[in-house]
Amino acid sequence: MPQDIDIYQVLKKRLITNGFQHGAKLRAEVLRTEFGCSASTVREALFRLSTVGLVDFLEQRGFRVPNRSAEKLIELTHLRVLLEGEGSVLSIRKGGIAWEARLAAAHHKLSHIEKRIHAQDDPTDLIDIWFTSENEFHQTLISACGSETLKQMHGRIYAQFRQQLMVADMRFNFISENIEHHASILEAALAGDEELTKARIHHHLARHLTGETLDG
Amino acid sequence: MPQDIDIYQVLKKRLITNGFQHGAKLRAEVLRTEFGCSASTVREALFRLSTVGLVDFLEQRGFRVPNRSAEKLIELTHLRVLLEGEGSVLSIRKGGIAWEARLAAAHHKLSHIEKRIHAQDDPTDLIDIWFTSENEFHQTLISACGSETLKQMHGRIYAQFRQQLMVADMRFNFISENIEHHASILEAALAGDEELTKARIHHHLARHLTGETLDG
DNA sequence: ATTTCGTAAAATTTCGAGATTTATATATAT
DNA sequence: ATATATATAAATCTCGAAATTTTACGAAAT
Repeated sequence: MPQDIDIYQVLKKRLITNGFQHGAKLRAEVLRTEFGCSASTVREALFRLSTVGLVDFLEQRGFRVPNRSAEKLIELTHLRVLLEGEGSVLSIRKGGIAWEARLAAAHHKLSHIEKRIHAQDDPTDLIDIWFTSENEFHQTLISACGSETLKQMHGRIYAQFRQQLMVADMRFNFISENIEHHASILEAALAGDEELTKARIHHHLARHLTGETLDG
Repeated sequence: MPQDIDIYQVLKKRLITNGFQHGAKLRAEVLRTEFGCSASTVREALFRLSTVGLVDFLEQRGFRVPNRSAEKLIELTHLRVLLEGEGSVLSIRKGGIAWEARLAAAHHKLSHIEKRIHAQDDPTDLIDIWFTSENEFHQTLISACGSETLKQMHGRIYAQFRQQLMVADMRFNFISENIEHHASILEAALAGDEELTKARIHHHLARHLTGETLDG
């Protein structure tokens, strides 16, 4: 089994959930010890991650974790609004009962976790599962759009969005309003209201369009 | 200077302009002789091209040129409409005189070439320059949108779109209506009419949304 | 005739070292 | 003291070959 793929996946997850510092150098010679492989193999994985936008590559001076930038986050948010809006509208049209059921299920799971986080003082150990569930909910929202290309593209944008937002100290910009937001998106989607769904996705992400969520 | 980057660019251009057969195998050991480098170096370039969607990669069974597919072309066209629509609207808002001038210039150049193609029997030797000009026009259209991420994403979609459409026998789906289409997009954009611009971009690409343009 | 199995050939993946480039530290000059 | 030049160290890039996996071919069995 080619470990190349595994390394890619492990590094990807770590980059998204902020296992590295923003701007940190990623030296193949260092990472190789962790994976028990050669530097070339790590290098390949890093190269691929760079084309996906999760790693910065500068020729002759190696790989780095992208720095945080208000502009970048705004751009990524903008594209999320655009792609999720389009994807959800298409899903409403083509999805049918099966999609609605999946969406309801994904929301149920997410909602459960968010309520626990809201109730708890230190949600550190829930972060990972919350991240997965949030991702799943938004993916499910566009899952019936019928375009693999759109889904793939959204996946990449979402990954970069998370990477920008998540910080090492485990504050991950969770706000209690998220619970309400997600519920209202679900409601509009199940009601088949295309414009309302788009509007609520936009509203859900609006606070990231100002540049304020990257401060502190 | 790392030749890796050069190889990437050369292969990219060749993939887009159909220097390879659709579905053809891309063997690093074969291509290395052409570039005068090692197989590993070619492999890296192919890996990066695969994450961009211009090359298919299957683990343990190498790289291939993506096959033509009506579904894929429809998906790519759909995303072009979405991204170019959004990008052009933002450019209209933010671009100003400088952008308008650049757009007019790009159109002038494209228009000149398209008229020559229209008049000629065998436009084989104009294909390359037409391809470049068409690309430039559509890029300029969104160039003032203010989002590097959107522009990058559009660039990738456009490249895959061309790859799907262009065939080895040099028919590249040029139709005389293109001349009219491009002029009408320019007109709407310079008039600052956001909705009309979007509508005309959509109209320009509409014939690729049916799946018919891949037959023959 | 079709399927199954085993062997040989071909292609892919991984590796570690050598060549090249960049970064760091030290010395010299202004 | 600052700036420039030089030497040393460190990191990156490239390579060709070894290890692994897939594919191709043909023999034996159903």
